Amino acid sequence: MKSFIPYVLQFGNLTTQQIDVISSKAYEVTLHKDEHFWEAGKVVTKIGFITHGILRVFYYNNEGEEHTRYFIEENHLILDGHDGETSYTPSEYLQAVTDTKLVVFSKKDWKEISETIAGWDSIIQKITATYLRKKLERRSQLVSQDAATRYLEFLEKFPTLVNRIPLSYVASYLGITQSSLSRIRKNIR
Amino acid sequence: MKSFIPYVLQFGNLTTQQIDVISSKAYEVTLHKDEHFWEAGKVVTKIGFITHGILRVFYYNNEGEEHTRYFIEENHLILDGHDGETSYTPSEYLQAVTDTKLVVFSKKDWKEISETIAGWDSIIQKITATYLRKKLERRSQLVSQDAATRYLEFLEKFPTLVNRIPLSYVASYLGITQSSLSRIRKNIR
DNA sequence: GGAATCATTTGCCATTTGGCAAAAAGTGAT
DNA sequence: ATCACTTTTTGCCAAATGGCAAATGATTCC
Repeated sequence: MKSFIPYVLQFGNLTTQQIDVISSKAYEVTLHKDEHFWEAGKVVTKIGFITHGILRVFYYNNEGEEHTRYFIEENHLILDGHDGETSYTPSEYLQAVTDTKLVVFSKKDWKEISETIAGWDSIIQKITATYLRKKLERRSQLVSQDAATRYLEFLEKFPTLVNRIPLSYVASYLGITQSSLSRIRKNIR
Repeated sequence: MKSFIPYVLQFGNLTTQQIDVISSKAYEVTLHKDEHFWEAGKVVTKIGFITHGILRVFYYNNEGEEHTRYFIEENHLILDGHDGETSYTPSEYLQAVTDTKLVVFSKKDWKEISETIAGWDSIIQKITATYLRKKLERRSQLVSQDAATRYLEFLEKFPTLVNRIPLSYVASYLGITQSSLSRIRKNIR
């Protein structure tokens, strides 16, 4: 829990009592490498905050190939697709790339927090908007550059990730084949 | 105003009085082709809803080349980057691709609406989350396919746009050169 | 109607990336 | 240390895309 509360407090203030209410509803979950936090076609029943580890969002294209949409790192709230109320059934998978620890809330408790704690919605709104916008920017820049540049940018933006993630995932995120990425890396060193 | 209110009502309910309050603060703006709604480095002072026309978001990369990040069509609220409260200075331009009409609110009035009308924030939050998520999905899929596929997908997703937008903008959105796009089109027909 | 301007297409060639398969390197369990 | 397995690198060649410049087509303005 230690890291979740400070994270939230960056986006708005909460009283000690409010923090207690929130904390009382949280529980800890460990995902082993390759386990899923969400699966395509299944209703999402929990909200998570990553304290350790890395997740990736991927989907299968029409040819049945896996494509990594993006990664979610430590100290990030997983709210892709959520507005907190409406039920959400993703069309993609959310999978642990490494062993991962999360602080988790049931969707029911999450809703209760939203109804109980004034200002909570506004905090979540800020987090959501900021988060999605960042992702969108990053993704946009990936479209218009050659593969080597995209890789270098990836290194810059996620310096801590490269050594913890299989190369194939990175390639798939960058939209190139694994072989191409391998060749690019050779030229860079 | 006719189209803005129904748009908002898709995401939540409002009383007639509330609608009147909102309407009273709106005014209409016309942008001519190539005029800007935002500019990089300038604080955003208004919120707009496009009733007619198309805008595009673009930025200059390190080489000074324009890159189109995406398009915003009729019947969409322009809330990229806004959480409604914090001041926002974009790093990109928001430009009219065609002559465009908007329903506009000053940021001050927008804030007042948010403070006056219960449920407003929740509506905006839903719109923001849905909107950004859609954009992110679209953008992600652009990364991992060859140019022809990307173009075909663009045609599917924005069937009404192609004939109203210069080819160069589409190419820049897809992350390819104008010549390549031209050749791709030749092969498709 | 014609000149000027802007948008799109085309040709030519260089470079990048993909596809496929095999080799090499790395990892983990026994 | 060895075997089985997974991940990463390479080689070879084909296909896709870029860069540049010129040609063609469209539009606007006088």
